Amino acid sequence: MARILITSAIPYINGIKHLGNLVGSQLPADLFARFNRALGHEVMFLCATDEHGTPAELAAAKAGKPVEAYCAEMHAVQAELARGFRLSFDHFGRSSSQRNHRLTQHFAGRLADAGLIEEVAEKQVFSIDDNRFLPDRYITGTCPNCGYTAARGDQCENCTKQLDPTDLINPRSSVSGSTNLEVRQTKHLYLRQRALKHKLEAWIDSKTDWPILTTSIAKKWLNDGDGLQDRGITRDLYWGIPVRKGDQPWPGMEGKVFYVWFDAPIEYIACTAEWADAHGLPDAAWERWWRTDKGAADVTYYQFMGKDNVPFHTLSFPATILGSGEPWKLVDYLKSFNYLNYDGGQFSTSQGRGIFMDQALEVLPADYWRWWLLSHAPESSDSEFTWENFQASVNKDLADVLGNLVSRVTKFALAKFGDSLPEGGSAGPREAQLETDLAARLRAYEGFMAAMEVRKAAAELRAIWVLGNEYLQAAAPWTVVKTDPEAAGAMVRLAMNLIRVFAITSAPFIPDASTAMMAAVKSDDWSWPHDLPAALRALPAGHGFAVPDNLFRKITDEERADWQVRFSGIRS
RNA sequence: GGGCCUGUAGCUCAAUUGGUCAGAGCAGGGCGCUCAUAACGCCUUGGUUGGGGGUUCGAGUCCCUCCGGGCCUACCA
Repeated sequence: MARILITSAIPYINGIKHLGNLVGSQLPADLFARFNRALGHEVMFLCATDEHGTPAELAAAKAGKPVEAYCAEMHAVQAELARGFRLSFDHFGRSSSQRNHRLTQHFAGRLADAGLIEEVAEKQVFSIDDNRFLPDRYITGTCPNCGYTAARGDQCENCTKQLDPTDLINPRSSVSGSTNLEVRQTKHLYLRQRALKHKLEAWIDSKTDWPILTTSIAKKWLNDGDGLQDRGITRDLYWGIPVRKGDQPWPGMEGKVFYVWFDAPIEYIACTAEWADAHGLPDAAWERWWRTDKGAADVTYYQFMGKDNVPFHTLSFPATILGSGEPWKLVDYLKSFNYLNYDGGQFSTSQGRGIFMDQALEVLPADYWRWWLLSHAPESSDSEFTWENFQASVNKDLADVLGNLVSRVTKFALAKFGDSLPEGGSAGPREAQLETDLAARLRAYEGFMAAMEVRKAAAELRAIWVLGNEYLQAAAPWTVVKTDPEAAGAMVRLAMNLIRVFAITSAPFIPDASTAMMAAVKSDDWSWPHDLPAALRALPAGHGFAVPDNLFRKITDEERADWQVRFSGIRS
């Protein structure tokens, strides 16, 4: 039994995430977690909300709430949606937790002790009317290069020229519109990533089995221009983790907080501590997942994220870990995803374009979305959601291939043999062939799942379902029953066992349907069919069963047309 | 500007280090079946793999170039 640590990139707190966010990290991570649990491995699957930073403060202000209350509310909302999508986190934490405060401060102290922190004096734009420093991109003005009037302080979106906020003509606060700005002197801590460049590079170079997407982004940042740059890890904000050197004050840094990207990945670790606290467990319980000197040497650590998160997970966070000089676990495999687009354009949180997690669940249950999203996961390139494709995939794969199979088997069995499995009959060459074919596909499925080849795994799973229909069609128990009821009975027994095996193997993708299938065959034995011949005999003659409601309903053309309109515009 | 990724049948996607790799699913066409959610099964029509050039006995697979799409470029996260 292996020990597997899985983290999903932690979603930002300022609003409900869209399906593109979901499929890029949390959903595939959940698939992998469920699969490994099903195999009997010891799994720790973690996620959290990423709560600090300017956008959270501004969103709270817009909502007219204190940022602490706003984040608490939004955390609850996101946790509820995670449950709705059946995301099986062992713990869904918060980067604002006291555990993360202490751990983040601890890492900063260790890095300082190691000589990897540098104080840098710099100038930053302060908005007097907003009473706050503004990040470069929160300053708007006219681009000196192209004259675009809505250029941001970090870069002009129109001509793509990189800018300094002081370059802007007629600069104003993006928050209030105020032009009452001034440049103020401030001081920040920088993590000396350059000092760790060679160590990071050697580590990345050793990861030859990572997705190209992952390593190419990491190498770009390592080697582009002047190479890896030092990074500021503090900000002049209210909402964040106060800058401290371990448990000591940090002279000169009063009133400042750590940069959200410094504390967010540390929350992976802190989240595990939160988990232990929630279960009344001692520190040793979470340390055995993270400290190689305290039991984590046999842990394999997998991270899941969208490509925009890759630099922070391949460079910044490892720099924190390596720089601490302490034996914390580094990621062993980093699975990254491209973006999911929506009907010809991008999902857009700001414009409300596309489907958001709450809306999706209002329209259809989680399994429908899980299946489509995972079977179309943007692994090799950006992929696209269209309602036509969604309707076709869901209706064909779920309703016709799988749902109808369960329906035809249970209804036929009930009509001809009553509500328990018939006796008699024996397996012949056709059944032996099915066992062989199914075993081969099952092995392929397991291989794709273990390799996190999400789309290929989905295709293989679908092919497994098809085997059930092919067998039934060839065996034709509805014909055989007229002349040889016992032979037909044996076919029904096998078909019912197939349903159970399909339920178990499909559960990582469609957990609710799997639960319904197991209820239909009245089984609670979820053990993985390592021994397929035995698994196909698990339900014996005389075992009860029930005809379930249809597992999946079909999406009508009218619904599809309605949803196309409903989700095309601005989110109300 | 620079870098990276990507462009394979109408659609969504596969094709170990270049060598039956030109495939699957859906859609389309034909046949069969009737247990089932007008479901299922079988057979089948589609591509000179974005254009052009090159390397090679042999290239979606390597090189050059052009065209199209996307991402990143470090103070949003």
